[in-house]
Amino acid sequence: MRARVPPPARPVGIKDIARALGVSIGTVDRALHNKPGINPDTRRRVLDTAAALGYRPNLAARHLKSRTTIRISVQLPQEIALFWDSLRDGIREAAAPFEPTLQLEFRSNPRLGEGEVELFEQALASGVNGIIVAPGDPVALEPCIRQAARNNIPVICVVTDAPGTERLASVSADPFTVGSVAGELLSRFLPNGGDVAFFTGWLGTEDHAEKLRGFDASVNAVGRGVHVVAVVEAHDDERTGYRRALAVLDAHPDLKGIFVSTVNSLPVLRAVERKGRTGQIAIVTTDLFPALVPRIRQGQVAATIYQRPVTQGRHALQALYQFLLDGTKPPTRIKVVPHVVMRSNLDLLLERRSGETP
Amino acid sequence: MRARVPPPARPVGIKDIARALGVSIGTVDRALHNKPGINPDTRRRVLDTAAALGYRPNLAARHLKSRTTIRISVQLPQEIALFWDSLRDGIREAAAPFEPTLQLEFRSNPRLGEGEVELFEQALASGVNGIIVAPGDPVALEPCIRQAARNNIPVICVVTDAPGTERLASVSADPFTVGSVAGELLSRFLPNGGDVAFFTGWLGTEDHAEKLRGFDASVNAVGRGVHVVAVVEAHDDERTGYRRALAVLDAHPDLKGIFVSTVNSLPVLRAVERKGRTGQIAIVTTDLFPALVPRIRQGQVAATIYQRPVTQGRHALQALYQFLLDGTKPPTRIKVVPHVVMRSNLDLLLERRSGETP
DNA sequence: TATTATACCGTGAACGTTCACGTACCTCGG
DNA sequence: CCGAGGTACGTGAACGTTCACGGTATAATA
Repeated sequence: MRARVPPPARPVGIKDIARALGVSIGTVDRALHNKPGINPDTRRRVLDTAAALGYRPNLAARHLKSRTTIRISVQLPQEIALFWDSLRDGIREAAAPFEPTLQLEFRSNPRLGEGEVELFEQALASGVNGIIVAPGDPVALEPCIRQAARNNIPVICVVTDAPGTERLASVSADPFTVGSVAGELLSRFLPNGGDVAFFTGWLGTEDHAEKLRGFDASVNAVGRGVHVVAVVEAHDDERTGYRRALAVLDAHPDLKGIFVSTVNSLPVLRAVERKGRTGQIAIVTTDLFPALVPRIRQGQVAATIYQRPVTQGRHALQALYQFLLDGTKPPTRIKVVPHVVMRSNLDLLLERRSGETP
Repeated sequence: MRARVPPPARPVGIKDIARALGVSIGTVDRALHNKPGINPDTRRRVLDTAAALGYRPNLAARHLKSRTTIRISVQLPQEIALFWDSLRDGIREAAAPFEPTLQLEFRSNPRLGEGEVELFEQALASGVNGIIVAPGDPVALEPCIRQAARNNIPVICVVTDAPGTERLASVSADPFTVGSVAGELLSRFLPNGGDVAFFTGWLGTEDHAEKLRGFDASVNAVGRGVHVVAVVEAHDDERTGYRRALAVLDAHPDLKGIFVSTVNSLPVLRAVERKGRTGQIAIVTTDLFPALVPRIRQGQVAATIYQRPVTQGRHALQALYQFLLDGTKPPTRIKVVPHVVMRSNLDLLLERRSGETP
């Protein structure tokens, strides 16, 4: 029963160091912040005793004094509201402890990729200190991010990424893993093997390819005679998605599994219904929106891979804030472990999410 | 492209309210904190203008002034280190933003249930403001929690619960959902039906029963001819677990699935190996410890239900801190959505977890 | 009316840190 | 030897809030 409990001594402050060395608090401040106007020798001594005494800066006092509020612009689409609002909630939640020191500015564009450049330039012009953005069109956004980098304004991408740009980091459910988990689930759901189809969407090419790679890798790894017989691009257009799904179902009357990695998986689900194949095909989707809930509950959708927007928002804000405070660089790609949502944990997930908002 | 961005006005403080009403900041302070010595009428006016101006207290200043550090005792076992250390990390991580205002005191007992009463009494005697504990023996701990409640010391249970006591809240992966997810996975993995067995452990009776209930509900809901033919108590003794697993395997030569909800699932896995039935039986376990990793990677274990200690720690600390600060009561049962860990997302999970520690 | 009590409110000092400014000392060309 | 310029350090005021104390009315009592 070791009781490893630190001595309840009161925390050492900047003036404890000053007193211990017989210098003034100004000198200690200069030493701790690499400021000019101090003897390198005394700086060393200050840093040494600071370490020896176990000095931890009092964040409260620091934030109080530095009247400069950090402004972070959060630019996300409005649609699909449930998803992006969850993301915003995560950001808000993570920002709460740092209250007026950190100011959030929410800007919204109607849909992913529409008008995001204008929003970005507007935020940049208003002089914010950092930006959180979900790039819909990474190529179009690249010069903006470059401009931000020149102005030393860190940018963090969420959900989607703009790879190859000077963004500080990206937060996302690792697309390879998303595809991989879907593939493994389908393989396990089909122990006797069978044909499966992969429906992808309108997301950036990078993500799409990664998901497919993960899916393929997983299906082949289990190796029980599960074969990917169709890779279909469903785009965001409902009708084309629906038609293509019908075509795939017709072409493969023996289809046993489907992975729909589109945000809007409904057309595919409707096509399966229309053909009367519900229950004969194991279906895995991504994301979680209201229309999907009853389909999971009824078992038409076996599982959905949820990319946890709340958590992504939290991580994005924390990484950005840490960087603005300390200058500590986060890993370039912050990967969120996606959730596997099925009938059995659906209610718990919905309940938790609704409980987070107040 | 609505740019819903609030006016970048500087945050309104207590003295803004005072100036607006022509009173002193002391009066405003009294009004805002329900302190005596103020005219009910002026209090109303202060509260009204505070709301009108959108006053948000500056947490930094508040924490700076109130020299009283909140001390929270965290008492967890040392074994299994990987698990409990993750939990501790989550607590530490969540406490970081509130630095010297909040002081963590870690106390450890060797194993779950051993010496926890002593630790609890010791913490109580040392005058901490709040306690986070994982009760191994809820019955033995009940008088302690009662004593804490009398002293107005809030107690939060993590991982395990002490139901029916006056603890403030419990944080855990909802055991019903854990069992339910395992049941659904096994049912889906066995589309042709078959016999499955349920191995449980030494945990509190409450959790155990809940998991079994969830498992049963799920297996029956899918209803494809999957039957629970054995419910075995494996205890924490390795040998009895091993022997009983062998017995179950012998008694059911046609067994198709196993759910091991013990912390230590190795004896069962070894029994399956010994009987040469690896690959013929779909196995779902709980938790994630080093010895389990290669078995997941090889596919012997199809999935494991991970109760996310880091997240549990974070929630526990946040709930406790909020209560100590505002008095806002958290929900009695804070449920963490468990992770489904399979080969495809194992690496991502391990990587994220190791990356969290620094 | 003078005195005390009570209710209400103002005042100022802290909390730990940061930053602009002030000051002491040293160096060096004139 | 003087003062200009520089380096190294001390000083004090702020940041927004809390809290103990002191002050001023009005009411109650002698």
